[in-house]
Amino acid sequence: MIDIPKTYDPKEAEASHYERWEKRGYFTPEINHDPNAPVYTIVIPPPNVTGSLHMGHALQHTMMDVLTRWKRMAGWRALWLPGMDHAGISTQLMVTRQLKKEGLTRHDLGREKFVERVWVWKEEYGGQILNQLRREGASVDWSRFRFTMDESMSRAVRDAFVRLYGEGMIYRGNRIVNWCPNDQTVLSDLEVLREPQKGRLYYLRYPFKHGGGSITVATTRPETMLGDTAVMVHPDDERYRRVVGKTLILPLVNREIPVVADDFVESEFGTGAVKVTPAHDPNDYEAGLRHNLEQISVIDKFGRMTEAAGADFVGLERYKARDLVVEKFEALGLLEKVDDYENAISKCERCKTVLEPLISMQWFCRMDQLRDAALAKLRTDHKPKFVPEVPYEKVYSDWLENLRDWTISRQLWWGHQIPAWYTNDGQVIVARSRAEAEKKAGTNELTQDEDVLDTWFSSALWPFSTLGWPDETDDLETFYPSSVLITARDIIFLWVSRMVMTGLKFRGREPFADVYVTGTVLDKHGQRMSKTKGNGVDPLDVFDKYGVDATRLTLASVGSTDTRWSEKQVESYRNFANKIWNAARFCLLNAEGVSEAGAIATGLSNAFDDKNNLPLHDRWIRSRLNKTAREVNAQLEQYEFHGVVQTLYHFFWDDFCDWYIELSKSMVTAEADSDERRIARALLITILEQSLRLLHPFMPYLTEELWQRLPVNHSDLLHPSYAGAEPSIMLAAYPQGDASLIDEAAETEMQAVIDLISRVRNIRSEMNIKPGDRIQVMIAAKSALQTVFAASVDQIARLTRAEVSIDGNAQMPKAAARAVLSGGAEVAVPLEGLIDFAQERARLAREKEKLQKEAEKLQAQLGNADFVSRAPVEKVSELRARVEDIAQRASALDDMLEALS
RNA sequence: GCCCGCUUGGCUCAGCGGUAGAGCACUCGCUUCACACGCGAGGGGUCAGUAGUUCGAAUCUACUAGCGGGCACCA
Repeated sequence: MIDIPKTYDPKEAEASHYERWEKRGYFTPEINHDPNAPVYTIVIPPPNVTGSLHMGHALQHTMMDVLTRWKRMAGWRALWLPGMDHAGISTQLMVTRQLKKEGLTRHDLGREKFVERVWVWKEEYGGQILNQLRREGASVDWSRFRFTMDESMSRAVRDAFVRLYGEGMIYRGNRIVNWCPNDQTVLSDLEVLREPQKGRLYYLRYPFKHGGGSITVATTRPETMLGDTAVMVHPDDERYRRVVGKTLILPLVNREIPVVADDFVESEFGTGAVKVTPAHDPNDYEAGLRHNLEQISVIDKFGRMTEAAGADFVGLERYKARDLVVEKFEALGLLEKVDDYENAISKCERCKTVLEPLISMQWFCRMDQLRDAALAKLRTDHKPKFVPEVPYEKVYSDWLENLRDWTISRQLWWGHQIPAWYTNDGQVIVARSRAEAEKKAGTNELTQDEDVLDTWFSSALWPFSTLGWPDETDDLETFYPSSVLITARDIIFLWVSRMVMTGLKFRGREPFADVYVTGTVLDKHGQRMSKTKGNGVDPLDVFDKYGVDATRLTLASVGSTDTRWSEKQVESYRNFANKIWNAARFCLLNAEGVSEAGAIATGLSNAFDDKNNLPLHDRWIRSRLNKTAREVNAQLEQYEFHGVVQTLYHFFWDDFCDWYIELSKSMVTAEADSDERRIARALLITILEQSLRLLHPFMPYLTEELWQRLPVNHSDLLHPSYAGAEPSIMLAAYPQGDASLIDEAAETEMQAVIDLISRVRNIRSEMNIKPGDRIQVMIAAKSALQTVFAASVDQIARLTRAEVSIDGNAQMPKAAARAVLSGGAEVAVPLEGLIDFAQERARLAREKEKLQKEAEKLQAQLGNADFVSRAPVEKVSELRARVEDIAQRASALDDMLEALS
């Protein structure tokens, strides 16, 4: 007797299989030796080198792995390409913090030494998430792993930069940008966090140069007034029409500034007059360009006032300067009032520092052409296809339509240094290497641009740079474009859209056919999980407690809608894993004789496939299995993760465990060996084996663990593309479901048996019959049903714990609990001396009432002439059949009630 | 301000034009020879509201309310 524990312990399976899979090369597409195999590719959204696994990752990884394993088993040349990104700012901050502990700054080390330190840090602490990816069971091809700072990736970045620059799509310019005074770098619009904050609205009075009087402007940032170069009013604003063109004296600095008219101004807001600081506000910057205003920078990159702010202010921190400006205005009697005011302010996404809009020399990428190409692709070819399409397609296209140029330079040391060099006389040379630049410039006296590129610039090239681009490699030819991108919705702009644009630009094709946007796992209160709130659930803890497979099932069923995290849910899938374990345990404990019967997978599956005289329950489960397989494949095709989990759960637990195992038990557990027993056992294992294959993409560890133990010819079960490989369920053929084995008649007949058994059990329960007590069950059925019941009489007897007699003409005893079934069958449980007539009458009456309600509803519908004439004929006849059945059952109930009175 | 999503049994969620579903929780009964992380039997919902479209609406349309999210140059 084989020794199998009663409870599944995931730890053991999780510890052993991954390494074996990886070592044998099962994760690489090369394992597939069919040259004509269709190709399936997913590139991982490269996690951050500083990061560790969170629920969002686990969710995405589960879905990617499910799809990859599914396609791989189906014989596709499947590649899931892993990688990691260098996360410029975050990583630089990590190392800077480390240096600080040693009392050093990065400037003490210098750029070169600092970058060396980052690499050391990366080797030691970076990429924790990669081991976590292994733990999840992710079947990624480690041989193709890429890091965005690898030389091959860097080369792609330089190449893309040079090409875009050559076409005028990358330029350098002095523009207003989002500056983080803490991180000392510029940020793109997407890295800006807009947060509402309580502040004040200050009303400042600016006197006219001539004729007395003043204009009052409202501002949330009084300190910027030091850099004001105009005041704007709306051209249609009657209050100010006469003063347009007049000159104001800017208090504190005594600069003469004009009043200009601009229809950007909202007359209703504040006083209807706006101070204009072109150097410190994006809107004012634009206005300044329109009116040709001077740009006076009064705040520096550290957030301190510059010399241009005047002697009283120079060197002051911006908020101190604000207080001083207000104080001075008040002293001058020019502060009209101060209101409390809440508005949205821009903060650094990472360090939450309030950003300072500054005019600064940066590199930008023009977006108009790239954007137009992406939009055209969406409109003409509907690529990429978003799932769910609503709302993401619109979110994506709306964003593209309003896209502005992308600030791609960053004032960091960790990242891809911009491939631009300057000659001593200020000429700019953009080249793939220093040597190339020197050649172009005709001198070796060049200085490379100090800045690095936005991390997302390299990420934008990910779907093809990882495959070898800019070289035309085999991988690029084979695996681009990828099949689907799976990601969270907050990354649609940052990454998805940019990949589409660069993919179209450099490859002429969209980088992925589909984009599946996952839902978000929220905490139990419906809040987003976040580090700062401390409400996150660590997937690794969940793995430890419930097992990886159960966690994967939970996450897969999240699908594309936001879901609150519920440990109860994981627990239920842990229980499901245990159920699978025990079902397999039962099969294995009753497998004796199976091996001798020959290779189940071949010999017996032929027996199974033959439309021979298999018992009803065998034909039924075969039908259910094939139907399930077809549905599972169809649902996976549509990314219906939630649905597919339900389908599998229901099939395995309800159909296979609750019914099939129970129905086949008498044969399977028969004392003596016989052909019948061998066949029953083999069929049981065949169903189990195929179920495990269906479940494998979701529950890789458990299914492999069990599959390896089955007494089957494993090699024969491999997909032909993997023939000859050391057997693993991950290379076994994914059941597609054979439509010819779907047997509706068997399903209908089996349903009648199931209903019958359920009714008798119901009687047992309601009549308080002890589980151990044997009862009599008398069945009277019409001929068709009678044959069905007669063929299954042993099973009915076993599952109702009764002596069963079937006789179409039987006289039902009076002292019996009775029930009516659909299709013209009655069942009676004689309870001589035990039955409480009043109670039984009440039970039957309740049932009759239910039937009557249903009948009324149906009759009302059938009584509607419009329904009968307009609804499809099948619908009408279906209802009629139901009414008839109900009438029959009701009249049978009447007879029973009469017999009891 | 504009756009979008959600609102289904106590809880978490499916279903998205033809008899209201699951898991958990709940009630009752079970050491039935795979499994108490289990087995069997139950109770529980006018599918947020209103008005439409339709023979028929949880499912389509419009509006309303509550919740959540995205975008935006109101200083």
